[in-house]
Amino acid sequence: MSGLKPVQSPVDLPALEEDVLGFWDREGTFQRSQERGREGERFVFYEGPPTANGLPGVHHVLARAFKDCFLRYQQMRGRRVERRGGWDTHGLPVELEVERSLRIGSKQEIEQFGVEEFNRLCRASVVEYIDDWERLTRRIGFWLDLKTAYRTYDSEYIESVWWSLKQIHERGWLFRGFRVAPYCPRCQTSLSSHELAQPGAYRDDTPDPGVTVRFRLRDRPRTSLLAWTTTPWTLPGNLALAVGPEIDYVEVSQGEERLILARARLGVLVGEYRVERELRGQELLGLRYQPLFDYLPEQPGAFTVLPADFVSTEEGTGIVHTAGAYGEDDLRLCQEAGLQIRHTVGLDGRFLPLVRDFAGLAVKEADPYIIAELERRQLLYRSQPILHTYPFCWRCDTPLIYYALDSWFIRTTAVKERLLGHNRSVHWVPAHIRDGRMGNWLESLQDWNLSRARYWGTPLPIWVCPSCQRERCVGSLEELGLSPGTDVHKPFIDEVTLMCDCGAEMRRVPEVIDCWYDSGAMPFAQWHYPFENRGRFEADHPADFISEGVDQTRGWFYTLLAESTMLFDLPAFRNVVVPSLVVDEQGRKMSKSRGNVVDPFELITATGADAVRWWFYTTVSVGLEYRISAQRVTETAGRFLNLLWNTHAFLLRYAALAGWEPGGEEGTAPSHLLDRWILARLEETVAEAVPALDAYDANSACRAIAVLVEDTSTWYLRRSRERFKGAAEEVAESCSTLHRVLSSVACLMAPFTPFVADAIFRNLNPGAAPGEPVSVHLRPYPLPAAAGPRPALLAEMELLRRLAEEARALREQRRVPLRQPLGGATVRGAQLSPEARQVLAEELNVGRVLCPGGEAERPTVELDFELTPELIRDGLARSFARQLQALRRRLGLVPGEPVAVEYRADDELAEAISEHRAQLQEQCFARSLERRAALPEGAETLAVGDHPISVRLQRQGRPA
RNA sequence: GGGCCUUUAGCUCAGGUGGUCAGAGCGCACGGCUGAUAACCGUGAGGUCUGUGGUUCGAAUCCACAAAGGCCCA
Repeated sequence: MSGLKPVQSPVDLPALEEDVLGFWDREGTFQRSQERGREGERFVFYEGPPTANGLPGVHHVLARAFKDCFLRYQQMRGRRVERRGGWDTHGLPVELEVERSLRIGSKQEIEQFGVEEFNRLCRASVVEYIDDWERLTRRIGFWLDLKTAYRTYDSEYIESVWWSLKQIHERGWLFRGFRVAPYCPRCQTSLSSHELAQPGAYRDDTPDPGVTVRFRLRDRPRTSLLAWTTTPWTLPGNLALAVGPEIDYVEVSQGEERLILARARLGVLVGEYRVERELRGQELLGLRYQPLFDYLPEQPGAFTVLPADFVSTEEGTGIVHTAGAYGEDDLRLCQEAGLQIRHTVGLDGRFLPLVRDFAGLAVKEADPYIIAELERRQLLYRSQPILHTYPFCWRCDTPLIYYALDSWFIRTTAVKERLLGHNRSVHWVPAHIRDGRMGNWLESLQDWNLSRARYWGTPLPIWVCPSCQRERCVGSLEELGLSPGTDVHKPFIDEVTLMCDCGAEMRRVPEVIDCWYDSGAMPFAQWHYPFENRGRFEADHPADFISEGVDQTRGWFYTLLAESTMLFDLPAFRNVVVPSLVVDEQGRKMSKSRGNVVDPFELITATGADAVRWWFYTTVSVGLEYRISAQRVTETAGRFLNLLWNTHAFLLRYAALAGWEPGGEEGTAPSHLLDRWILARLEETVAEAVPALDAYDANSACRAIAVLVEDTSTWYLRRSRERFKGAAEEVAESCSTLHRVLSSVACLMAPFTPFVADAIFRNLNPGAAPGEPVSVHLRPYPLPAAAGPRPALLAEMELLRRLAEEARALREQRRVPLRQPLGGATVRGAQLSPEARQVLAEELNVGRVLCPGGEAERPTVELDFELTPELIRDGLARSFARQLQALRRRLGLVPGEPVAVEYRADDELAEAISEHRAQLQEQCFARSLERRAALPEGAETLAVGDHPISVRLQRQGRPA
């Protein structure tokens, strides 16, 4: 059995953590902790796969801290915890990085470069920073199995995704549609609504032209309908005008001309006008107008006024310009009116040749020319730039345009009610996300725009027959005659053809799928389900727990839910913890341009990972922003951890000094009030922490633990100090109690601050046999005893501490320092136990505490400030002791090292010293304590109260 | 335009179901302890709990409206 050894204090947290990491590696602590739960009930966690083509940020540390603490907690509770890592590998972000490195920027250039090589670079790029991710994961103590991490580009993974798409296709929920979607002309692909939901996609105060245009009526000279738009480039594609049948319109005259607009929008007119007549929108229907341009051919029904329910009088003129292909409402209206829709703009965002005057111009560039042309032809009524919110491509920053094109969709709207129901069954932390952010999103659900006209992604497994248009969705490699493990990415997959029943050769559609579908498929695709691991997946779904940042609400959380609902009619997870954003000290978003990005490695090197973790758990409630800086972390969490460390260092020092060792006395109940009190506080804390953690509330649990640690240091230890230096039984009892408390605190904190907790636990429990691994992470989590009434001593101690506070304030007011003993204190209105009175007497440094009886709502305390000569001498002796101790330290003596003391002092002080001689000698380890008339050179001159004193200390060899 | 969140001492934040809930930490001032000491502890000053109405015997706490900030959507 090895004894307890003193430790360094204060502790260097970052260095300690590096040591602990080494220990975990050597001992295989992570693996052992996994083995420990092998027989336990499963606890399923899904890791939201990051893309490793960029460096991790502090917000990743945040999410990982919350993941890790609940996994560690469940593991300590004996559950078998699944901790498989994963990497998201496909998608536009990856392509964009490669494009940058190749200094190219268009699909044509990629095609020229060669898709095979391009995708090969993508595959390499996506693991470029994987080492940094692994390093960070390890450094923050997030136990994750990265060796078996799934990757979304693996053939097995893709095959599972294909299988799922086939299921969806068979149910008729995977279809091709001509729809308007946000479209990035640079990436030349449309974006899904959850890509638009990425932070930063919408940008405020985007300038755009705001033009009000005359549409001249065919049958009424000098009369125009006024329409307003912020996208002049859509005007060449105009097919119709829309009005609200129930809206009130007016016809006004201005000079020679007549203008029609909504009555509520008269404010847009410039200059004098006269209202000539009022009319309902109904009366405008069917009016024919002259097209602004002649690029589009005439067709029945085109260039007329149509009724629409989306027309509002909030802005514009109440008459809406409708370009079939460049607005969702526009497209639907034109299709309902049976109009043929033709594009005026190509996939590259430039005008097609049929738009003769602007052909080849990018749409946004063309705006001023179009405005000028309208002005020249006197069709422009007014042009006034506006600022509004506008969407941009979340990866390449190009302004998006709304553009109709053929895309593949998943009919998520078909399962909307099931999604809402499953969402309601999920325990969200914080709770408001369920019906707020997520609920609202689901209420306004749209079909999922799944396809991407890009290169690096899971190929859409649909083969179409060019002759009979038959369409086949493939659900496995085998269906294609491919052997397992074949690379099925573009361009290889596009070579694979199928024989159609009609005899023609079916070819795959060119698109890949939204990479968000990949990550949403991880519950089954990570296991290559259903080709392998059927039982495993079925047992592991839905997950018990996931956690990601709030930006994933409409990202990964949604895709998980949507796919699980469509494929298995199940929610994908039962509990989800959603931390908010990490922002800088001033509360601003972190951005490279602002230069306020906090580097996670730098932060952790400065403060320690545990401090950062603890800070995340305790600084604010989940759901609020984290205003982070190294200084803030150190000042709160770092200080707290140091306090805990010092408390345990104190125990180690005195246990070592007394030769006390843990073991043997476990389970015995101590008798001293302070011991019983701190153990009751421990019990109370466990009873708070465990239910909180069961409810995924790390915040409350950590706060309760923090109060316990503070109670231990600032009250238990403060009042027990002398007992650690007293008689053997006293030392044993207090060491044993503090040992129990701190060992339990280490267990309680293990899920949150895994490094410090393990170091402290192992310092306190060095282990029975050499080589046998001892780690707090292999211990069970403390559990509350059966609920009972709150022990009375907790209330008594609360009262006692409040009374002590009052008494200290009284001393402060009278300027009587604590070291001056007083005769007594009187507590009125409460009966304290003799033990409690003793504790209070020691805290207040008074001879005795009286409780003359009686009960009061608010008990009070009084102090007897009368100083007797005896008390004064007592105070002098105490002051002398303090000076002696300081001197010992200055001379570099260690505790227990014996000395001989000689002093010269006046009679009054000498009397005080001789009166307390025995006590002084014991406290200061003085073999002798002699008064001299004169001292040789080298004596120290001190002052005790008003009395000068010279002292000489001599070493007496080493302590026994 | 809509949804959600936030607004409590100089700063960062706690304050289930309305009645010692006006708090903590940091900072500041003063002090104590003096073998946890490049540590620890205490005392004190500081807030009409964003504003305005309302419900109530009683509201930081519930309701309505407003303002400011943040996130998200349109």
